[in-house]
Amino acid sequence: MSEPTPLRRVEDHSEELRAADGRVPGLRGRATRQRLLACTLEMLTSTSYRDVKVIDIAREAGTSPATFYQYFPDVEAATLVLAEEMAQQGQHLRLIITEGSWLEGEAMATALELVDAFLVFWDSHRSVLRVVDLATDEGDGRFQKIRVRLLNDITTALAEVVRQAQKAGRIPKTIDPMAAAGVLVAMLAHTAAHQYGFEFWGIRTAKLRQSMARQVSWGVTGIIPPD
Amino acid sequence: MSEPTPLRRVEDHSEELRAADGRVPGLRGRATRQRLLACTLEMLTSTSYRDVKVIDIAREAGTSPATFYQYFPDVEAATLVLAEEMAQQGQHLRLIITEGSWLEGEAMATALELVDAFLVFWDSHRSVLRVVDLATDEGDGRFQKIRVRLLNDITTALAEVVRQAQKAGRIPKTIDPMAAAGVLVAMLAHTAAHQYGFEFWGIRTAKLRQSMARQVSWGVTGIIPPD
Amino acid sequence: MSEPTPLRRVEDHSEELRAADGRVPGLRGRATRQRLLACTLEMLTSTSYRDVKVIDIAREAGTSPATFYQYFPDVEAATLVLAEEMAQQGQHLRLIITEGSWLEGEAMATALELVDAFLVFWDSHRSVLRVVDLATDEGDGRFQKIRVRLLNDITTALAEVVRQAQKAGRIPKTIDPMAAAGVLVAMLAHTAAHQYGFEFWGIRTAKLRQSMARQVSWGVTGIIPPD
Amino acid sequence: MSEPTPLRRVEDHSEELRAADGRVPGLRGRATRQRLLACTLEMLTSTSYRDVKVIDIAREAGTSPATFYQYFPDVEAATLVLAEEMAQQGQHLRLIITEGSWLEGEAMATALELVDAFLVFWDSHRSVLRVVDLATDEGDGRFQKIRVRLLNDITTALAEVVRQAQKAGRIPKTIDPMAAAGVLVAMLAHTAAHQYGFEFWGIRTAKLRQSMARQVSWGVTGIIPPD
DNA sequence: GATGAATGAGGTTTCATTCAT
DNA sequence: TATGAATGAAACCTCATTCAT
Repeated sequence: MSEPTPLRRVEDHSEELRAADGRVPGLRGRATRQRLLACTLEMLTSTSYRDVKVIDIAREAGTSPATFYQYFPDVEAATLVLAEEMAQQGQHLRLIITEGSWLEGEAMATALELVDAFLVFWDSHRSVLRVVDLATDEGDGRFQKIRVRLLNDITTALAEVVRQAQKAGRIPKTIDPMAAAGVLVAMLAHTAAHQYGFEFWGIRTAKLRQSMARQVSWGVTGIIPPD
Repeated sequence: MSEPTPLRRVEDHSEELRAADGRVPGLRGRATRQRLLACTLEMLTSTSYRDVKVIDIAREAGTSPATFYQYFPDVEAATLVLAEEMAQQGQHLRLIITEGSWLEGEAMATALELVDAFLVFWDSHRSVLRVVDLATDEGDGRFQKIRVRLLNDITTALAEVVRQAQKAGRIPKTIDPMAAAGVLVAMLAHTAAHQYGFEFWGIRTAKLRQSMARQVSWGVTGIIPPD
Repeated sequence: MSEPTPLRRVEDHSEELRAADGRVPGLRGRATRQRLLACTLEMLTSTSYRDVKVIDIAREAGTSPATFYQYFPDVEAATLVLAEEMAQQGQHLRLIITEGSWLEGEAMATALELVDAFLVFWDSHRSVLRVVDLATDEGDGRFQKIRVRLLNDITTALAEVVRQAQKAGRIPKTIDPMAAAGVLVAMLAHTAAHQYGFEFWGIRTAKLRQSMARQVSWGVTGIIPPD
Repeated sequence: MSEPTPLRRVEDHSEELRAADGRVPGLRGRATRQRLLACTLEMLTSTSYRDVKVIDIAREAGTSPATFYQYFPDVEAATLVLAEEMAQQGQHLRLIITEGSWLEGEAMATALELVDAFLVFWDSHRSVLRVVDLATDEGDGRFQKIRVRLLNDITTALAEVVRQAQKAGRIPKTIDPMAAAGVLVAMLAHTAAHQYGFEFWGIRTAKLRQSMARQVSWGVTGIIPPD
């Protein structure tokens, strides 16, 4: 009989997780790390990014700063992990585009579905996305990479829809599909990020969704949306 | 008829500007203040907002931190002033909308003009706008107010164009003009802010402009733009 | 005929007042100096001595720190002047002792008068006296001198009463009159300084006065006071 | 009968002491804290309260300011702890009053013992008492509380002696015992605090003691002290 | 006589970071 | 694995102080 239970527990949950001292963290260690991540997220949500400090995260997590350094070199590193997790979860947005129908009479519904998904996603990740946007803007390559990874699939998928519309002769050939898609993604991202800002003008979310969806629908299909 | 507006505007600074000790600064003081503002802008451009320090601004301006504190309570306060100046200068964007023609055959040119103005304006104020966006997102009311002031006129102007199109029957009555306009402004703002991000996909600025202008043009007039 | 009106106005209001630049201040200057003194007193009253700053005094007086330095080298110097003025005004306490009657049947009334005068005086000069006491305690000779000047006359006057009582055989010859007087002055000063502290124990001022006067009356005359 | 009080008191520090970061300090930490307290006391003794700085205390203690802030928010807080310790040690003064005899012929000796204890106690705690007095005067409730705690037992004990004398008919019933006692404590406190000031008048300590004791003795018993 | 303006100097305070346990 | 404890380093911030006007 073979040895079914190895003495050394197989823990391949993470292929590369290492603590500061080089050791691969065990169960307890990973729990601590996770707690620190959660608290980083919490601080990011409740505090201006400028003011998020290792000390506060540690206190929030009920540990000491020394423990934080066991798992992350600095706040930015922890934020980077959060950003990666977030980007991971954003992949479903692409499916809405590729699996939805963009045929006449159905495009608007698909667009609305996409808009809603954007609004929800951005809202539940606003604090991390805020930092991603800022850091990207400030030229931080690591965050920029994550941002691209998040948006690339979406943009590419939308561009493909544009390309179909060009084949069908509904969108001029002179249009660059990626440019068209990118512009729409920008609109979705920004509107989603600042959706509460629109309240200032008394604009109701329903109307906002409608306008967003119209632009997307027309933008990628060239079909004039019905009322 | 006589000219009621004097060529040299009478500057009524006296009532607003105050140094830290409550006094109204004189000529020399105002010059120093201005120099500090310029250096704050410079630091904001070259450094991550997180890392902009009073001491650096002061050094850059050839003064001491104490002097900085004579005029501003902290970096944020100076940034706020810069943001206000920026918003002031953004007012011309509105004129492009109100004075341009949105008639068939001309709308696309006007839209392009607007897009270009946006790109230029955002580019030359990117560092301040970046902070305005961040702070607004973080819930800072003062920055939010400035942001609204900057975008409000533009959005309102665009909404008026939408309203005309609705009268002409080219845009459905169910559309909320402000929502439609707001979405387009969001697109313009975000694309402008991240225009260099598009380079990643090899999208050329010309194509980007075209796509932006198309969305704007159709969005506010309902007229399908020519190739 | 002699020259009755000198060209140079005779201003001998103060024999030695000099501003920082060596000039003898005129009318306006003296007014400013007085205002600064008043504000110093005010700050001393409203703020912990530790936290009284030149800057605050100046602001309070509606001038700039530079003006303060025109008249005083530092806060301590201004306080010293206030202390001197205070000591000046304390001279009347001596008269109560020397001009009052310490005969049997009248001593208690005189003692009460003295006690009341002490309570009033200390109360209206508490903030300055507080600093005088502190600085004296900390070994500052200048303040100590003022303190002595204030208390010396009182103590000496009381000691003289003691001496009379010794002659009359009502107080033992072994007693040092100055020691006896000094102890009583200490009691008066401290009780007066902390009179509000007694409220804690629910002791009414009337009872406090009575107790103080009894100790004084007996202490200097040897006569047992009536109920 | 068994001894219910253990020789070694069980110290229940654990619930009170907290470092700045909210943690309960261990052995080493408590030692450092103690060292900082000792140095604060030293600075208080050698320097004017106005000029006691965190940086000096830290230097004196051979640590850095950062360490000081780990244990105290500011100089005042450390002083407050010192004051509390001091008040603790002042409790023995009460025993002299309650356990001493105030009978005719013995009262003066007890009074002298009390006076001496006061002089010694005040002398060995002068620097802290100086701050306590000042802060109390300036309206700082925390110091006032400590001051009251220190003096309360003594005053109450003396008042009880007065009450006995009233029963024996040697002190008028109209006297408020607490007032009488409070006035005497004030005298003791102030004379002790300024005992060196009396040197100015060439008053010898022996004579001062005598005068103080006479006032106390008569004040609480109504018995005329012998020479 | 008064004071804008500037700033050297120095204490305060906060943190990231390390290390021994 | 976790963390008390300590601290270098650096920014913050405030003031006293000066000087030219």
